[in-house]
Amino acid sequence: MLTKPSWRAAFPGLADISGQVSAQLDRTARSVQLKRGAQIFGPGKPAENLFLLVSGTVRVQQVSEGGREIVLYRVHSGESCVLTTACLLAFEDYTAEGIAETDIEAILIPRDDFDALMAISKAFRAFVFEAYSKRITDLFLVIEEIAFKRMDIRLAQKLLDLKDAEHTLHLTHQQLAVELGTAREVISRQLKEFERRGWLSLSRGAIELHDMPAMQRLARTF
Amino acid sequence: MLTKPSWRAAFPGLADISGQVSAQLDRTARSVQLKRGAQIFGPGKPAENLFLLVSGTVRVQQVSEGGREIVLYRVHSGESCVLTTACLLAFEDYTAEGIAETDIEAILIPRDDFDALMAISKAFRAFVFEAYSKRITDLFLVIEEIAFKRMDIRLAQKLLDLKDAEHTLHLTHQQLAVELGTAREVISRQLKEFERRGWLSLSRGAIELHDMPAMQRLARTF
DNA sequence: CAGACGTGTGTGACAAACTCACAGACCCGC
DNA sequence: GCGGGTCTGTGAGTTTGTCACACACGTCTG
Repeated sequence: MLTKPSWRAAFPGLADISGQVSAQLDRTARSVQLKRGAQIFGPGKPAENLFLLVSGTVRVQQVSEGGREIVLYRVHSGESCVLTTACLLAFEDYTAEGIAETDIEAILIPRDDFDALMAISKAFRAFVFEAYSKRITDLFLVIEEIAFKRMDIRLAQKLLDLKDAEHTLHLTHQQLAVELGTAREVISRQLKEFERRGWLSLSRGAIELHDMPAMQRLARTF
Repeated sequence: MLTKPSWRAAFPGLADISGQVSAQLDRTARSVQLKRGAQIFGPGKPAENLFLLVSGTVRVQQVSEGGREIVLYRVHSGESCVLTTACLLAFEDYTAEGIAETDIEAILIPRDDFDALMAISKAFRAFVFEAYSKRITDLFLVIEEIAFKRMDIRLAQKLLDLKDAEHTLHLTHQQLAVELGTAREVISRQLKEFERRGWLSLSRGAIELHDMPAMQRLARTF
């Protein structure tokens, strides 16, 4: 028996797959690399492959007619992209787009092979449904937050969420506005207020967090 | 060969299923009736069955901690409920609830039988993925509307959407507020404004539409 | 029938968020 | 050092959300 290709290590959800199914998966899988910023899918591009992200992250966002945008969720390594999966077999057009947030490496499985895997492997079915389940609950959360949560709370959460190891974010106010589906000015003003409180310091294109406990307290506010 | 049970007629998506698969579907399906207002699923209730709605409609809504609610989508006859399907195999907890909006009749398929059907029938897989696809695009639309659309436009759309054959809605302002995920006062004021313009007339628990072209014009506003 | 109660609706005052318009500030290349 | 693009700050006006409370309507009950 051959050894598994290395990409399989990134998918704990596919660990249970073995034998003939494993061989089929390996045989049909095709690897691709994409550069940061590449559009992976978007309106009008029919999905032809199941997309399994081996490394990097993909940002999925909705673009409205008015040109405004909102981030729906992120796909991390070891996850697949429901959106494309859904449209894979249903042929329905989606209205969201997926952008490579970093250089990425992914595995593509053509629709017919995907369908075959669904048929023959219980473990693969479980993997797919788990991915769906996660995304759907993510979307519910997004809806709840947009509809009911105050902007300052959502912003504090987002800042804590996106900060890097140095407690810093290299994002413009506009990018943060897209994350939260709001206007740039709202973000600017709110950040200014946080700065006034000494929670963070602002500079062009970067935000450095100082008082994270305070922000966590706000983020937990009901 | 036996004749199909009548419920199958309600599901065009299952028309292609035949032979052994059809027999299995009929054997494992269990029919239930529920009264208007019954909670079909909700937080903390693990999903044990695929839910196929034969007649009536089910309203799926998200309830937030603060007690506020928003309608996510409706399941109509001939459709299945993704939410439960998703959690069916993934065991993940959902945070939404499903309410019977009318008396309903539904078919339940236990999780193991669902899984078996996914394995053996391509047509059944297509049916399931189509249902997913539809719901996900619905949710994207909801997010876009909440985030970017003006309240008056959304309200006009909703009124046109929910009106009955007599151009009337038997709903309270509070119920409309839940439909749109906003506060009752906002709805009351906006309705009052529509009434002032002569588009509709208000009475306790009912709204009668008069100038629907005007409302459609507003609803189409970008 | 009067009163009590629950539910639905109207309204004012204020706070939060979005929109529009525009002014500076910063950065990079020339 | 100057000019262009991008990023950020700010004021003014509108829309939406929040809070508090008054009132209207229907039903039940004594």
